Amino acid sequence: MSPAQRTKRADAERSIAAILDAALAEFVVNPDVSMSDIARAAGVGRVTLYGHFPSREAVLEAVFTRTIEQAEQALAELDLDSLPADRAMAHLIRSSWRIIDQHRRLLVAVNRHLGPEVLRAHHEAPMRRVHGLIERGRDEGVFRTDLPVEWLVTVFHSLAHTAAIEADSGRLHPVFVADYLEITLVGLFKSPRGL
Amino acid sequence: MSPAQRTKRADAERSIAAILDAALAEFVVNPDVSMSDIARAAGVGRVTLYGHFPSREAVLEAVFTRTIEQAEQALAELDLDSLPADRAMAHLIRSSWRIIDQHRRLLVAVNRHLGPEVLRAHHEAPMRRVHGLIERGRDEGVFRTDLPVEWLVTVFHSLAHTAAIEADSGRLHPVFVADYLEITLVGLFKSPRGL
DNA sequence: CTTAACTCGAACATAATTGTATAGGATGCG
DNA sequence: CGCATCCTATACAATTATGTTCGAGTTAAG
Repeated sequence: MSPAQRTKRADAERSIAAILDAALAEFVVNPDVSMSDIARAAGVGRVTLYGHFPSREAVLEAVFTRTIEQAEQALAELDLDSLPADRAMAHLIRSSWRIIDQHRRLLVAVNRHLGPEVLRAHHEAPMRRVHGLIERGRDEGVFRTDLPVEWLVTVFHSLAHTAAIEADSGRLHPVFVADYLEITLVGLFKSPRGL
Repeated sequence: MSPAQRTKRADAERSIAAILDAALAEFVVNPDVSMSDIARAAGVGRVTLYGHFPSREAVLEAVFTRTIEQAEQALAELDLDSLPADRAMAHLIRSSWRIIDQHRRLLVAVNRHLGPEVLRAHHEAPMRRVHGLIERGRDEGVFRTDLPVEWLVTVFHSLAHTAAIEADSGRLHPVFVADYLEITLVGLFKSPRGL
């Protein structure tokens, strides 16, 4: 009675990988791609696609999950612990922004088709990282304590996403935006006039 | 040859008003309502609906335009000019947040169906108000000058929207959120340690 | 080699809208 | 009152995507 955990055939694994790659590319271009489009882009029959994923939502979720995992892995390599909180935060901001910037349209798609709750659920891990760093900064006395950590974490993600969108639309130059984001957030987290 | 500017019959005006009211309510509940749903909610035939608005996009745009106008009117009554910039900003933040908080789902619908560009276009008027106030604060020497005004305006709207969403989801208490928002934004705009 | 897993295209059955057409009835307007 | 405008219900045409089924061909794995 072992579930479907039987190792899939190399054939199938390849198809699935192709589907995820293609789906990512497609979703980034158009958040509303159809299953037909995804199948075609993956070089795979529509029936095969349905064989692996019962719905477009399932595809999107799989793509998103994989992306988050990759992002988490990238952030885990950052070694923030060896830096003071404010310096570490600056690094975390830069890295986070880079990742979000690359996947902004995917975020739109997830938000559209899976809902904000799902998006938030998947963001939990990255949020924890920010959360922990802010708390460390507080303990070290360099970060403000007059606002709840949850709010500050929310602001972090909100502005990071906003920055990505601004850069995407061409209203602000990507390089500068990264600077603005860093200045804004680090300044926001730091204790204002010795609170 | 005077265009369709001929005054509509009172009959038609009433229908249109009913449609806009119903559409607002429907879009707030579900950003993806169909024309049939809107017509039914407005107590009007589907054909009639099409008679006044050629597409759902047209309905949504009309609803949004009307909402923005009402918001603009409310903000215009604020008389910010008689206050110092930082105090005026606090008022503007509170009022803006209240309005956005009431219409957050409408914003989702507009973003979904009309695209971010349209949303931004309609936001131009409110943005100008923020823009002007920030510049006045700079002139008075109470607001920072190390970040571009455009970026600060963007941050204003981004956080106001985020705050509304947080309040909506129940993660943060609406009353507190208003406080957080004000503290965050006013603190952000003010000159940090005398820049 | 043999089998089970995988894949394919094409067809089918839904299902939900969209937008248009028509024809008759109600109503504001002058 | 009489006409133009407006409304309604029903029906229709057309589109678009979904999810499933079938039979037959390929291919990986043991």
